[in-house]
Amino acid sequence: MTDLRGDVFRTIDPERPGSTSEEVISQLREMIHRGELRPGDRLPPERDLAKILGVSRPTLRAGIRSLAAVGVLQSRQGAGTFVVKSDGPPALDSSPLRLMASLHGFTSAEMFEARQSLEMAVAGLAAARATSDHMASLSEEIAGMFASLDDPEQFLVHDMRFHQAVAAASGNRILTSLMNMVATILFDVRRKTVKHATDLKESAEMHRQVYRAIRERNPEAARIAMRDHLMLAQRAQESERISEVEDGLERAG
Amino acid sequence: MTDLRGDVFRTIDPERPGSTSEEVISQLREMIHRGELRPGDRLPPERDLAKILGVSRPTLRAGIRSLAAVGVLQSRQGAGTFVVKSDGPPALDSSPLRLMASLHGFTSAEMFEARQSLEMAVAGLAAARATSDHMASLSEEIAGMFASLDDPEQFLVHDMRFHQAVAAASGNRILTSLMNMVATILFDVRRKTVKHATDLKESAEMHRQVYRAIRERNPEAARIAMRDHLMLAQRAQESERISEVEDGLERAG
DNA sequence: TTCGACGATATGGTTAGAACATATTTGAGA
DNA sequence: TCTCAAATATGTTCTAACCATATCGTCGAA
Repeated sequence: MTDLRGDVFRTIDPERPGSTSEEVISQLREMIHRGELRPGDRLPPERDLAKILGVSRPTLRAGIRSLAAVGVLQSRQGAGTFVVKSDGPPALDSSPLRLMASLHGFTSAEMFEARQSLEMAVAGLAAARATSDHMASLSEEIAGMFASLDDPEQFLVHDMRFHQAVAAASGNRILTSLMNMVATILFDVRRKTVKHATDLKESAEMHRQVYRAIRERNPEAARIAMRDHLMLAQRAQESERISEVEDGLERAG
Repeated sequence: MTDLRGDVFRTIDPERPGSTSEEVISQLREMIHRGELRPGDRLPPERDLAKILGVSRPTLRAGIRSLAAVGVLQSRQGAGTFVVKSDGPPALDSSPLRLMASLHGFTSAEMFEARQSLEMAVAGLAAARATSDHMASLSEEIAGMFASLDDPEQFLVHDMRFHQAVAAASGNRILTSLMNMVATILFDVRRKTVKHATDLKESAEMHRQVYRAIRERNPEAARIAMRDHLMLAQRAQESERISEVEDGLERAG
């Protein structure tokens, strides 16, 4: 959370193409691309930055807001505006996808399928690349699942962490981000349905299949195991609570 | 582009959690989720809508701007603010991913791999589902490639359209959107390198392999063919112009 | 009558200045 | 040295006005 030297900002040329606030966005974006703004950095106060860039404060705020909307900046009243720094893997905001889903009537089946494809891809990569550390994490979550067969809430925690661990083992942060984007949208639904789950043991067993395939460095088997696991999960969810699934897709925001 | 009846908007309760502008965003988002705002709709003028929602115009504008940043709304000076209506498949803005790439130092290899995984998934689905119309489109673009072996620019057009057609044939708009998101980032680089391409014929041939696999309804073959095609493309690009690739990743915004 | 140009109106974009709310820092007092 | 309250820093919202552009209607010319 280091402060910035003031001299990296340049005054905006009012005759550049695009509107003034667009120009503010470009300016900030390019500073990020050039590495002058790094995760955790704090921007100068709005009043100062507006002067430096040569625009009014509302215009500057408009630019900041646009970048905040896509998850790059974060403003905290009284504290300042910061470049987002995530602890875990980089996270893309899923609300744009949610809105697109509503606008274009994406079905939950389509959403499930997208998740399945992404998870299969990630599982395949993980089988090829997982380090022993990754293997250990996976194993740990599997153990956690078997230890919480009678506690659906707890089971779900290990379930999600397992999928995160597989994604981490894949070594591809982009696919991981996209996967999380889709998974997030399906999450609320999942949390609701998990209470009614009757076959946690079978689910844990299928996770173990995925783990074994990864451990044996067999990408194709990992893909298949992941596919089967998610197919079962989808069927369970759909058969139990169609209405809530639809609800989740429509309402979540 | 129908105008909205004014009575679908509700006044905002200032005591709700979150800031006022957050509340505006939620309000608009929920109207989209509920289907009260549909693609192409025009929002009431800012001055009116601000009164209706019971907030000031700058606050309303802040909300609009946030939704515009994620590609859901679009404001046109003098005309109005509209819910985005895309002609083709729904498009997710790729700039958030670009920024994440810069912030977290995603490598171009990682980006390529993500694209490859997505395209393989999509090709596999296309092989299972493509209609005869889809087949025709694919075939047409293949023909276009062979017809423009001596015109790299034109070849690239058919190349991209082929990939779009495969995505369309997959029937999954979410995967298509994600694929395009990644592909868009790699596009500028591709356009630069295509001029130096020496093996357009080989590339066209590989596309044809993908097409044949889809036509024969062989998902696994389609995946393999797509993988080989993209691997070759990546190698060609990397070997020719490493510097420009890096440039593209850093600068594009 | 039809078509084009011009101007009026509608609408988003920008600026200014002030008041407000919350987070952080400072300093006084125990 | 620690704790808590006041002061300061900083983002948030509001009011009011003016600018820039798009749209649409009207008027005039062909």
